[in-house]
Amino acid sequence: MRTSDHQSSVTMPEACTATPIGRAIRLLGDVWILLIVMNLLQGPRRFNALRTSLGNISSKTLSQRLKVLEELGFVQRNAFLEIPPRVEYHLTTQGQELGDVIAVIEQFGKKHLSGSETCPSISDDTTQSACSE
Amino acid sequence: MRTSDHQSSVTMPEACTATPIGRAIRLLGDVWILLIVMNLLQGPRRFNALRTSLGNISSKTLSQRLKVLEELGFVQRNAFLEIPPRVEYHLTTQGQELGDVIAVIEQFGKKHLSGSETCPSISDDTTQSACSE
DNA sequence: CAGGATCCGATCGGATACTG
DNA sequence: CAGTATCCGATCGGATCCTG
Repeated sequence: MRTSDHQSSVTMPEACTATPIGRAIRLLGDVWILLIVMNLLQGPRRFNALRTSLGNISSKTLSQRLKVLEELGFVQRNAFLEIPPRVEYHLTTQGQELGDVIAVIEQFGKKHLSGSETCPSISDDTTQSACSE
Repeated sequence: MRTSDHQSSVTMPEACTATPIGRAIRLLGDVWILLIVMNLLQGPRRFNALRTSLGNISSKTLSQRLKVLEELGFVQRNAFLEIPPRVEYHLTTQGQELGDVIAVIEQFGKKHLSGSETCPSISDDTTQSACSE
């Protein structure tokens, strides 16, 4: 079931890409976005809860991604006016559909990345700590 | 059709994550990987052909990703011993399955990222040229 | 043509401090 | 608690040069 009509302008990693496909890639080609969405798929989450789940991601990074997801309408921010303040984030109906993407990625991972195969870490240069351990 | 069994250890963007899900996210949470795979889905491609398709990506970046994809067994490298040298890359049977992921991403993009909605570019700080135009 | 090696600017993302 | 602002080191990725 290939979409098979995507050959025109795939290019351009930088810039808004203008094309929806490109935008999708720019959005989903980000580890943080994927991880955040994956967490939100399990239900509403508070800011610090997310932060913890994501392995103490810096608040800067987290709020940055949440803002993006919110602006795109995939995440809804709910602030309860109380002391101490409480803010919950949850996927909108649109956002829920990101579940399909995550699901496919998960399936793929379990199917093809379970073995103790090599584990390249995307990064290059020569700086990178142990991968095995 | 949710996998619905992914709550244990989502965390950790850095490090090999050890878990297949994490590895999948680390691999697919990369714009270049996605773009390269997308191109290869259309058939075998030569190094410079890919380079051109990807908007003149630097050879460093391209070969780095291709190496990763090759090590993981998703891409097959075929070098023809001739002058000038010719090298073709194509997805392996395993790699073909990345098509599902790309397909879902494409679908998602067309469905939810077509409008002239805001176009956050993931990046933060204050440095970023025009997005509108 | 295919790619490895380097240099280096641009960006990312964590740590810290501060506010409502 | 939920962020924002800032400083700054770590990494990324492009440009360039070089080899087979």
